[in-house]
Amino acid sequence: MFDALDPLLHSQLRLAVMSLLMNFEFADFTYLKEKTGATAGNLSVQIDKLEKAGYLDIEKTYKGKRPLTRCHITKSGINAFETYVKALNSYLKPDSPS
Amino acid sequence: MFDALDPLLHSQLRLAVMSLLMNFEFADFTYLKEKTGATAGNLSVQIDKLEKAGYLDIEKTYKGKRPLTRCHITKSGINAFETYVKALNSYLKPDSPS
DNA sequence: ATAATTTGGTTTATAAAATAAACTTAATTA
DNA sequence: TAATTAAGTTTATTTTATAAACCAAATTAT
Repeated sequence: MFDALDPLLHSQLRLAVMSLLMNFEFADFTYLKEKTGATAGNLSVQIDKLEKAGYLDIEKTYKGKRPLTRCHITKSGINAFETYVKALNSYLKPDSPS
Repeated sequence: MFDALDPLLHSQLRLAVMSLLMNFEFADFTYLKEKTGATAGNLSVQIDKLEKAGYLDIEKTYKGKRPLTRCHITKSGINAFETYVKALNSYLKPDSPS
């Protein structure tokens, strides 16, 4: 009846991050922070979780002398996002009684 | 960019309950339990939260001699569900970069 | 008759999550 | 050289989600 919702994606901030990465493939920490409106701390924690799940890669480099954290979605992340969207539809489109 | 997601609805079990109630208007506790696969305890807690938010009414009666808990969605609940679905779409349909 | 099981829940305890606050390090500006 | 800003990370706190334990009454088995 209802598909399970991947708990890693069923989180407002992590979903927003993944949604952005579905668009761009690459996004910097500060860009994600601006677009999502998250605090830096929260964003840091949540992208770490997504990385540990293998949904995105975090690349730490430098922009000139300042640190630059760049994220990009993985194949597995794309797959998870698409699966999550499908699962969600079982909740959003209530259909005929069984 | 991203609309806020009503935290009361952004929960797998509560969303499933509301989704069912969007179909039926009325549903018994045991029916919701079967359809969602939730434990009784969890379901009890979650429908209480939905009731406190005014998203559904809980009517406690009897079916013969056994207790019968019947839920039905309120106007406010329908509205919240629809608003939630719209908000979610801002996450699910990644569109053109700003 | 009474003991065990089932039904239909509620209450309580625990584990996990989300989030913000505090902190760090280095660069820049006053 | 002192203060501020940038770019994060770590830690602490508050909520949540969830299951486990419990309860009362009805039903079934012995």
